[in-house]
Amino acid sequence: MEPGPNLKRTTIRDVAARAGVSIGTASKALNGQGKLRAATRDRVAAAARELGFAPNVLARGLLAGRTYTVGVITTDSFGRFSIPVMLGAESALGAGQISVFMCDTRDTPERERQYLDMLLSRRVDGLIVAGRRIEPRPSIGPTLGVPVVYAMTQSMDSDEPAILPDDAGGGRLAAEHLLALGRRRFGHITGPPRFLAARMRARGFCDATAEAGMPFTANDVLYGEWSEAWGREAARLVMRTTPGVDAIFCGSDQIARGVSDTLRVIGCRVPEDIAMVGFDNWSPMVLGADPPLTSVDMCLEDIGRVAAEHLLLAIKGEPTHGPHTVPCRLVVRGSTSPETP
Amino acid sequence: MEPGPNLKRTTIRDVAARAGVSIGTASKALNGQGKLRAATRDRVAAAARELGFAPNVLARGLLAGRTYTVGVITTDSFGRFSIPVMLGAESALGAGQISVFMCDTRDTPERERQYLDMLLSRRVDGLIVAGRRIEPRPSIGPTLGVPVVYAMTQSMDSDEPAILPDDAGGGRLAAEHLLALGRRRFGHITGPPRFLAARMRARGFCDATAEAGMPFTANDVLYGEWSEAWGREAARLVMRTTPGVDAIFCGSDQIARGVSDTLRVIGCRVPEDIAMVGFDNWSPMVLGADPPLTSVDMCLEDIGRVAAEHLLLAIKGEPTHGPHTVPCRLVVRGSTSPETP
DNA sequence: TGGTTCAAGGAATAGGTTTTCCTTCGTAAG
DNA sequence: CTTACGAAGGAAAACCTATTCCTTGAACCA
Repeated sequence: MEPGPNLKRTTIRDVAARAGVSIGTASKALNGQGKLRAATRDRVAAAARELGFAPNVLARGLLAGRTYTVGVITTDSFGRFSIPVMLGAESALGAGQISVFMCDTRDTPERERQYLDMLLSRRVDGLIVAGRRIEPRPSIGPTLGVPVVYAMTQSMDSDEPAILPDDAGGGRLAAEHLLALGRRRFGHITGPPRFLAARMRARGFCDATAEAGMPFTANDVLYGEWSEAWGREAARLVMRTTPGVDAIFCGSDQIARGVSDTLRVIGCRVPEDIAMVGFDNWSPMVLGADPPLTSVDMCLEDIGRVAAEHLLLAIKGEPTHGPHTVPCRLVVRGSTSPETP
Repeated sequence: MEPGPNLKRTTIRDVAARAGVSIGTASKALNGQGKLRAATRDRVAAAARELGFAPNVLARGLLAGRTYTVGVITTDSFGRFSIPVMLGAESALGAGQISVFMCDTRDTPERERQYLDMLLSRRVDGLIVAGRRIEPRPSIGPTLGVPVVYAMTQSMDSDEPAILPDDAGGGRLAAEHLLALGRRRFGHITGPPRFLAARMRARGFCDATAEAGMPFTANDVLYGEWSEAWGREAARLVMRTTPGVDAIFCGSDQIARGVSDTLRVIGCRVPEDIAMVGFDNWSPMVLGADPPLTSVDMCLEDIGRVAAEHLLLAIKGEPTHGPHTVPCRLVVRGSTSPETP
């Protein structure tokens, strides 16, 4: 009953003794290797079961020269973006029996170095670097000796593999949906222009409207903050400067919440008067809105999954190179379609 | 330049060779053990630095009989509650050079078993079980051979250590704050009564008002859902049934957002006419609200930190027993105090 | 019967580090 | 000059598993 590390867990030596065979034979029996009589295999298996034996992954890793672990380093404070990415990565890796060390640098380079050292001394087989912004960041280390994949961010060394959301495609999805609904006069309210993501979404939106012959241009985009407050403010601006506006695309769900707030106060109906599309498809935001918000989903879990797949390839010795985008997905709800709840 | 596991990392043997000493001596020099000349220590240190040597934690752990890792198993899908808990735990453990395997069971018992097996075969030194609901749950395994601490949840075996938020104390904080502001006629809108947390918060709130001689009783509590929609609905109910109400305490920030929505629509001013207090202090919710929402913070990071401390004690061989609560904290914002932004 | 082949399982090694014990050498005391 | 002691560092065991190579014994064929 004594807890703590002084308690010895059962090892393969115990199993071998109980089954009356040598250690090597026990190992072979448990792993299906070598030439053994069926009866012997069964005897070993039974002994292992009775003793609750589970092989020591450390010892196995020491021998194999790899640890079946990878590190995920995020600068997002385990935030809204990195969590789904990590979840996706973890499920893709877990299927391959690989476990994940998750590290949150809180966006300080010093912590990043510290975690990096830790992961290297734990001999991880690979590394995923996740971020909150898709802007290129300094490479985490060009010559670490372990494969690295970037997810939701990219390295300034443009040769390193990076998995990114298709922000422009997301903006395009929003525009095409609104056009299909017959909307013709648009507003686009989004975050600060220094964010590459904001610019890409706007570009995709503008391109799609231009192709449809609509006069919505880059000059019409309202850049501001990623906040509800900015959404509230910008909504008034749009109503004043764009008479007849019948659709607003927002660069984030939070901005959309603010816009929706103002529209209600000034007596605009959603979606009858104005259709709204958000970005992120962040559950508490889109479902809490009234009506629920149509939104572009970046499929962050897919990004994590794809990043994991690229990492597995690199570990196998077939590295990939450069950026790679994952398509977005539009989720239609009440803010563009009255029938949908 | 060849990546992958075939690339050998530098070992202590390389360091020893470069410094011209034996492996054992190198080890002693690096760890400050044994009797060595200062010059020798320096020579080894220099060699280690030049080669970028970091000891293989696996090999060290194999020898020490422990791995300097712990597992955190959560049923919260890396959600709003478990993330801060894990962050707190991780920072308390990281300071002790312990790394964390984070596992998300997505609330399925089968995955839980699977992760448990994985963690045990990785020989973690301990386990933290985190949850989304503070209701007692089945013990993860009474006789695992590793110490376990529950955080934000508890085991049905009431002897196992559990770190819980002081929900009743949180309700009490809200009541005392509103009373100090001179409010006298209350409403309390919260989640489903089957949630222990909802009942505890209500009890704390009622107790504190009773002690102040106010007539707010358990019968006045409005139980419903943890959603904005319920907040919108319940707000109308309160306005109808409680004339002169001047303060509403909500069991979650999301409910508070819904309430706030309705109040604006019917022309009630916050905080002048009605003061509002939420629960969770969930940033995007409380800061996005207009005015920003006063809220009770469960100090989830503290819960994680305390859980980690209890776990470290248990690993050291001094286990603790039974539930242990961590106090909440009230964060005052514009929804109760006009001066605060 | 003698030799060959094959099945079954044992012995030994490697992997990287820490620690215990042992050896060597120089120096001081007798 | 001999003995003893302390300092400095080397050798080897231990941790646990997987794998390679080797031994044993039996069956088979000529």
